[in-house]
Amino acid sequence: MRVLVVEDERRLALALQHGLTAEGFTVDTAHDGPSGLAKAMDHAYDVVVLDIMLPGLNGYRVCSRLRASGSDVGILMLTAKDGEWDEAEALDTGADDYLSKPFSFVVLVARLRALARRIGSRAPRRTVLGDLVVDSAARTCTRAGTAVALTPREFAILDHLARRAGEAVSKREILDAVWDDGPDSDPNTVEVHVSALRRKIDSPFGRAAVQTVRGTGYRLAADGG
Amino acid sequence: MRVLVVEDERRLALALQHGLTAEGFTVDTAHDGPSGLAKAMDHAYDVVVLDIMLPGLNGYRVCSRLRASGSDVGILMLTAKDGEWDEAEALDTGADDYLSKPFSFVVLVARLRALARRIGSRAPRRTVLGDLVVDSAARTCTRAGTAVALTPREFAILDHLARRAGEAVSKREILDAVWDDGPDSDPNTVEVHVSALRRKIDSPFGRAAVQTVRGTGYRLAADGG
DNA sequence: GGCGTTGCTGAAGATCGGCTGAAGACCGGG
DNA sequence: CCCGGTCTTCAGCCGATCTTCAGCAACGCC
Repeated sequence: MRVLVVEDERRLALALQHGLTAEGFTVDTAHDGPSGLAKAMDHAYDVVVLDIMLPGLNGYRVCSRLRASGSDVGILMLTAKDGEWDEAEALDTGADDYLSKPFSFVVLVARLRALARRIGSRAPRRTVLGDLVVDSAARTCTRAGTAVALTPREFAILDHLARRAGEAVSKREILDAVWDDGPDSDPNTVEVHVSALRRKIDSPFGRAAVQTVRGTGYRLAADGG
Repeated sequence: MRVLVVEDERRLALALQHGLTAEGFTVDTAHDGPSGLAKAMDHAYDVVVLDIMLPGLNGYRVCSRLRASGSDVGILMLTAKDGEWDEAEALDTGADDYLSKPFSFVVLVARLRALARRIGSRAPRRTVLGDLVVDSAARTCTRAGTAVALTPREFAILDHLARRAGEAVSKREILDAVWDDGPDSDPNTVEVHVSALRRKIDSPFGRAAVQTVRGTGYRLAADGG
């Protein structure tokens, strides 16, 4: 699980990074508001641990900006017990949970896992695009109610495109997501599979579901074609 | 009522087993986190009594993994009063109730009964998929009203698939849920048992109940095939 | 229109993943 | 101890799937 710790006290940030890594988390750190916000928006974290007192941009504002940008990452706020900062306010700005300083490390880990579980269960498992439905959990795809048989690679590509429906996705990103090869894999492989995929899911009427974005990659039409 | 006691102190575990058996419960025990988790997933218990301090995998983690796997078994956590382990955390990770050590045996029994009552009214013990019925509590399976005799392994696999009916389930997950081997167990074992299972439950008409999801694992058809 | 670049696609061979029958180990009951 | 049922391992088979390659098509720029 990927965690971002935004904490300006370097010693605490480092301690958290080590401790959480030992617990099996993948941990990144940031030491001020703006860089924390930037990292949170750049990378797909599962949870952000967010201190409130931060240089540049305080935790409340980082939190509300993240939410304003449409992120639904889990946010756990660290509040100083005595300060003027209020736990209720943390939840108001869009945090999922809070913890008062000083806190026990064990409690933090438990809360993180609880949060991750809640987050995980709210991730959408089906993507509906017009009459095209991609069900990630069942690993099935239907067009106008009819099941479409896809090979593992085809489904993996479609699934990845569906998670970013309407966005252009590069072939390199698809290669990284679907294959675990090194960086010297052949984009033509993607082309071949996309070609097969199209034959199966493109409706004979309508436009193409998988659109070519020349020079970049592909985009799954937000309305399914 | 079926109870699993996960407790590393053998003397306490044994005492609980005897005492609860005398009270009319059916009791199983496990002495560490991983085997406790495996047993809890393998068998259809009504309640799991879960110590927090456990070798291998602590109680919080057993609890959250159980919940993550979709189990809705009743969970009663045993917390040490003085430690940094917190009752609130127990509830956060998905436990239904907790009891601080040391506790009175009478109180434990009372809590167990109360919990069992609450759980009983919410836990689906039967999964109905078309004319295929899987009864987790009775550990029986019927096809179109006719009982189907299954071996323990076959039933455990079917039960696990039924709990996630319609979803693709990986062989690894099945191995983890049904066997308590390490991570180097052989997926072919699953294949062999699934093959046997199919011979018994696939209706000669209709589609396959247990569908192969190539590259992933299996899926139990939501309509039973 | 010409040209270089980028993407598409059919074919072929290699590879992979899954199924199954058989053999022997294992286990619990009699 | 023997027996029947169950489980695991193994190896062969088969079809599905993947990759590679080469030629062709489409595009955008000049």
